[in-house]
Amino acid sequence: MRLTTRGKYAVTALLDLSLNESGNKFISISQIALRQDMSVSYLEQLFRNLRKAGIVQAARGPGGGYRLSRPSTEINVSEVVASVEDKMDATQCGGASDCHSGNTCLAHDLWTELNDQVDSFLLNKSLEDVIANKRTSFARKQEGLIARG
Amino acid sequence: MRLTTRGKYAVTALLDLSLNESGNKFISISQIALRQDMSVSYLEQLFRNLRKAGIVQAARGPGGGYRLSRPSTEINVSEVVASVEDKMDATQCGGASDCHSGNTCLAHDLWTELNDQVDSFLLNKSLEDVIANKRTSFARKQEGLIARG
DNA sequence: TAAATTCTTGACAAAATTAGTCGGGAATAT
DNA sequence: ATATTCCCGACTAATTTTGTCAAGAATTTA
Repeated sequence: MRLTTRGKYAVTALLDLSLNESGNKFISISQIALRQDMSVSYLEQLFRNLRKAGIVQAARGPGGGYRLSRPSTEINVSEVVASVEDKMDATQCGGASDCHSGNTCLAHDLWTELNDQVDSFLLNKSLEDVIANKRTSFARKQEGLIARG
Repeated sequence: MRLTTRGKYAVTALLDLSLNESGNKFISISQIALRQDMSVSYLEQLFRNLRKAGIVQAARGPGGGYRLSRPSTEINVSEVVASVEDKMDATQCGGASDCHSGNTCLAHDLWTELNDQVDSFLLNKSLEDVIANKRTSFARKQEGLIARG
């Protein structure tokens, strides 16, 4: 399984971008870094990948920065993670089925199946889904407070 | 997500144990190491954890070794992985919800949900399930060969 | 009892991976 | 021009993971 802070940071950064977008404005890395408490240079590295994957668009110069190249409903978490991590794979052999001295190891199919599970889960989650979820869970909290208070 | 070769080795080793059990005999680590092409000392380390978790039983001395302490239908992959890995967690904060300078980060719920997905998948897989799956996929291969040959 | 086998344990070392930095460069707006 | 911001490659530091080692304890067999 390949899901490190790299992938997580990328998702969080894009959620930030998504939440703070207005019109077609670009948002600079330094703003995101500040809001999400991340390192600028590290974010730069991640956004390089995100741009190459066609997930964000960049503009240089003052007023420049990044913006989503598609609506947040049309960007799924799987592609975001994939763009910054080398591979998303639970098998040892990277799917090559030669994990056990040339043969598939006993557990190979299990890890393959797990890969599929995780990937289809993330594939079906758009950035907007995550945001919407956040909103309702926040709303529930508020309700709770009102009901209690 | 915490699923490294440690967890994978543990599962493979137990599958080996399961496949090669006969009666109540114990199987030594050196046999498993040989068959699965793993390091003896590393396996020892893993079996320590497996024993503490109550998944296997050990016997010392000649003829000693390890055996499953329950039928392979009643051992699930999740507990095996959990016993040798520190945690199985996709969130950054380890579920503490303080990932973003004291607050839950934007993507927190997403990773929590992913954790649940993965865990319930592995929880519902017994060692026997994995073996059975392996057997049928082997049978399918054989059929294919016969049909073609 | 002696010897061989096998697990038990903790500490340590090596390797690999991941996280994060740095310096300099190129484009663009004002 | 100058300030801003992305762009890029290489590098370092930190962490994690993998694997080793040495000494010990229990058990069987001769």
